[in-house]
Amino acid sequence: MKAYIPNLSVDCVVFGFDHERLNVMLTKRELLDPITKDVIFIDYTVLGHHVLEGEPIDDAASRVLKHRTGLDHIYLEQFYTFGGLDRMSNEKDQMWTKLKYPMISDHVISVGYYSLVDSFEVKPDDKHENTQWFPVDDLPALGFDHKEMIERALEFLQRKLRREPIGFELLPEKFTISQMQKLYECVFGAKFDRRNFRKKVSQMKYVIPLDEKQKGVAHKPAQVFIFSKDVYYRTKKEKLDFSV
Amino acid sequence: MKAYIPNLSVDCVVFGFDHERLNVMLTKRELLDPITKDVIFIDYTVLGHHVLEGEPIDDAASRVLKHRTGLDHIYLEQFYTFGGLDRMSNEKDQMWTKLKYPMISDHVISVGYYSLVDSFEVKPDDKHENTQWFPVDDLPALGFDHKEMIERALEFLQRKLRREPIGFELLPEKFTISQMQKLYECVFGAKFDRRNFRKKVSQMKYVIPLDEKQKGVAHKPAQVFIFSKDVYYRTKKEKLDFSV
DNA sequence: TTTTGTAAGTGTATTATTTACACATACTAA
DNA sequence: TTAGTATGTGTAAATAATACACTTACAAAA
Repeated sequence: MKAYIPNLSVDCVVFGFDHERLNVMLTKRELLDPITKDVIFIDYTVLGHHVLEGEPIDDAASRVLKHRTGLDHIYLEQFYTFGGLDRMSNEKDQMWTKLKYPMISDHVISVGYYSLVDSFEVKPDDKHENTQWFPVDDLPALGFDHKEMIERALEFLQRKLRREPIGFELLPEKFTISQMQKLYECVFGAKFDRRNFRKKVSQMKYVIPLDEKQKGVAHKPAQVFIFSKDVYYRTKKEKLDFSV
Repeated sequence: MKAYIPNLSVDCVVFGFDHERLNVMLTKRELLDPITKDVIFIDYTVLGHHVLEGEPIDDAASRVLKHRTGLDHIYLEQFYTFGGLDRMSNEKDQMWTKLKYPMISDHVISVGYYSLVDSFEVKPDDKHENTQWFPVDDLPALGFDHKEMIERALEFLQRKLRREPIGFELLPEKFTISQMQKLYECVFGAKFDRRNFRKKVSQMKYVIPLDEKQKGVAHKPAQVFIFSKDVYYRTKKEKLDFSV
């Protein structure tokens, strides 16, 4: 077993979409007084851990995800590295580090990754009781600089989604145009006109209709689509721009 | 004096524009046989160095720039962190590290920054004899993963320049529209129509004409402009898009 | 069986943006 | 005086973006 690099960690901002809102997976951090066992504070952080000696940072990020959520082979991309001294300037973070990880340097550089999953595939209850989904627009108290981290991850996601069809990572394999529109609206924090949105989608040859309809809904059932990565790479020239 | 973090460095891709081409500042790396003094190889790298314990990584990047070029207070932005094991997979890089820095880990994570300067302000001769400008589209042999690093930095610059008026960092304080167009053409590797380009620029209220003309040119002298950061921030809503 | 509620699905006209394109001008150097 | 060179300018056509309203198919309730 290799040692952890004391100054270097990875943090994963895991985004999930539940067809209503865009969510982030957070893990609870609870500091108890070592003697009285009183709760000193409770807050949340994104999923992170230190990097091992000789471990590629991308692997470190996958490892963290796998370990903390059981998720494997999911969309994962680096977005920014946080390396200021003010990352731990908050008193509670200093207490936490001093009590829990006294041997760790007080200057940790953290490489930020973000990950995209269909939240229906990841229920927060299964064994990982300390992780939980929170809507990005209604976050709880966060540790370290993780508020800034999530904001930056979201900006990065927005810019990426403007250029590339990565939204499908947040949807189930089969989806409707309305689900897709809702997703784009959540990510961009904006409303789109339904007809114009559908016009745009119909130009994306890689969004392919199936001979299948929604079932069990109390309204006209929607047509079901899939995303084809293959077709996307073959027809890449098309510009994708969801500017609001 | 604080110690260097053995696994963590910063690398700066310094871009300069000489009104003809986009250039990158590189430093020569020359490995001699310790006994025979024969040259084993010569190649080039971008400017980099290890991060100090307790040093914010942005400061480390500024420090490297200042130390290697004398430049201070110039445009500097982080773009990506390189942390694969294959960064040093090349044999010559391993030799170099073994001979020159035997105490340094063979797995170094490097935070990549890029910097923008007017190349006329930075002549490669002044005291820093080992640094030299090279056109981005005609680079010499590069050490480590620095080819990929420069490519990624350029992509990042392109995307940034599409959204924000940072091109002026690469131009002298006073410039002509043609110089500006040439710059955009170099960065994007594309040609633009002169009239359409000028139309776009004339919509940028933060590009301000002076009561001044070019002098000593063998053609109709061009009008001189300056960029106003102030006006830019006050009129930010405008969208800037130099998609080709 | 009928009614009600709900989201799906569809086309056109208007406006804004992007593109393509050619000639007169002002200067230096020969 | 002439030749050479980069500057400066406007319009028409094509494309892309926007705004906007009614019919349809289903489940659930009456």
